[in-house]
Amino acid sequence: MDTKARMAKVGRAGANSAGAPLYRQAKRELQRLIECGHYGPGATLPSETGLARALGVSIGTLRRAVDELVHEHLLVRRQGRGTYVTSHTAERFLFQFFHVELRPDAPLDAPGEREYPQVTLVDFTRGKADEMEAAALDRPAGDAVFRIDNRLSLAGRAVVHDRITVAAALFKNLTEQHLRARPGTLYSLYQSEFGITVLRARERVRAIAADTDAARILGLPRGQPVLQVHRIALSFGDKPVEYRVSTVHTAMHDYVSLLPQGR
Amino acid sequence: MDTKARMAKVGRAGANSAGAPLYRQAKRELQRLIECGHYGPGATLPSETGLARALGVSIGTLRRAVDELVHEHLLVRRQGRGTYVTSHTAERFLFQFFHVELRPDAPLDAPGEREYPQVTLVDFTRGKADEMEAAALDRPAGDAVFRIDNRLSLAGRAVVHDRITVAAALFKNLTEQHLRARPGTLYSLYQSEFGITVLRARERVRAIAADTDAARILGLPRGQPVLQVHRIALSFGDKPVEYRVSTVHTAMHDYVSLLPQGR
DNA sequence: CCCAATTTGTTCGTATGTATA
DNA sequence: TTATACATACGAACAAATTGG
Repeated sequence: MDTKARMAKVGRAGANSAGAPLYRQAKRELQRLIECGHYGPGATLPSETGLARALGVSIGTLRRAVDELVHEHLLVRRQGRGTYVTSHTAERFLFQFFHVELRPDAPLDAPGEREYPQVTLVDFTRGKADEMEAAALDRPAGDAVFRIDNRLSLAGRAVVHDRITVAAALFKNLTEQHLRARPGTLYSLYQSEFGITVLRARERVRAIAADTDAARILGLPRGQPVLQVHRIALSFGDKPVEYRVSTVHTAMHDYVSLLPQGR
Repeated sequence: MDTKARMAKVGRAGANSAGAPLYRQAKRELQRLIECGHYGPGATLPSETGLARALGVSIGTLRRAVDELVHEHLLVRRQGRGTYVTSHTAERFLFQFFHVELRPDAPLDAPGEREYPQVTLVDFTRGKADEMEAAALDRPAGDAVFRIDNRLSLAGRAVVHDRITVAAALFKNLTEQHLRARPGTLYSLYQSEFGITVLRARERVRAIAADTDAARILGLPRGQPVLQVHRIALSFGDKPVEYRVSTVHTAMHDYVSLLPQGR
């Protein structure tokens, strides 16, 4: 085979061309190959020895580059099998992007920790970005956007209302059918149908009184305190690709801040 | 010197005695030395070559052990200087344990990102642990506890009310003077006066209507939606050492979920 | 200002263990 | 069983930052 095709050798060590350490150059090169689709979601990378040879670095340096990409959830390693490009599974959504959990003191039977929510599409429209949306998506105000309204249920109760905004320019011809027919998570749809990879997200949380829409969708009295989560999902180069405002009914559930590390 | 005194050599590689990899055994040994106070907060560790020799492992293995402890914020490395045991500075509090930030759309002058809050002691009492506190602190209900009520202000506004509960058994003879006289953060007081090291924290967030106390302390109408953050601070071995319920007025501020990585 | 000593950071290479197909 | 891939462990050499003379 020709696994080393189109693979740019990174700079040498002695005269450190780019200023950055060699393992970071190798990392960026790998990142570039994934971003440009040379290794798509779910793809198997060449072996470490092969990659190291192709990139012109030692195995130790290559491993360090891969280490960082694994920490950033862009790659996964499996001993004896190989190294793979991460794809957006339900698992990943649950642990990296879904932060609502049953309250530990809830008067219910304990349903074994994390639960994948049942998602219902409530509304799908096309419109023009308001100030907030435009700023979040780094686009001019008035830019064409799609808005997706989802209701998320846990254990049969409506718990979260998501108002999702994406730029129409990035999601050409997104239709309601896409959303209804998709087999996996929304982010896996972004990836498979539009070539957009969500890597991480920033979230800010505040408390507000439920407005009429939220109250109706979540089935609670208007004015009730609810959580409002503002999320900006980022792709390669920290490019914003989704703005999401979630309204969370926290009578039986919590927003759980992911705890640092856990060795 | 005798830096290698009282330092137990970890098992050999060939016959992997403990089942765990050698670098983890080395890590645990280092962790133990820090926990037992052999290297206190702020202490300088021996050089990597020295530590490696003392522990009977190679420099690469030692570095890997230290790497993990650095990721867990237990150690910090400074090139050319040495490796140090982390101590609880205001900096660390701000970035690892304080998650309230000015809203980006706030109608104010931008005060350069993160701001250290002005803390005012509102109340200090001794009492018996209720159900929640006992469960959180892993103690029998009715156990003696101290309760600390703090008001935190940002830019001159009262934004957070903290109700902190700690076991009296762990904080013997904690007095109001301790709290009023302390020069640094609360966690640095735990560390210097009581030998208790907070390593990480789990937080759960929900929305509630402000009760009378919170309304008074935060200067807002009763019934107003506010954030309620439940935090359990953990020490070595994930032992809970503090239970804290924070009430956050999010009219001008957000609870910011720490974003994963950031290379 | 420069030099030398010390310490961490980077890079290389090799050997061996462990998991998977 | 064999081959392949990642995981662990070792150690050498040099680069870069810091400190003190």
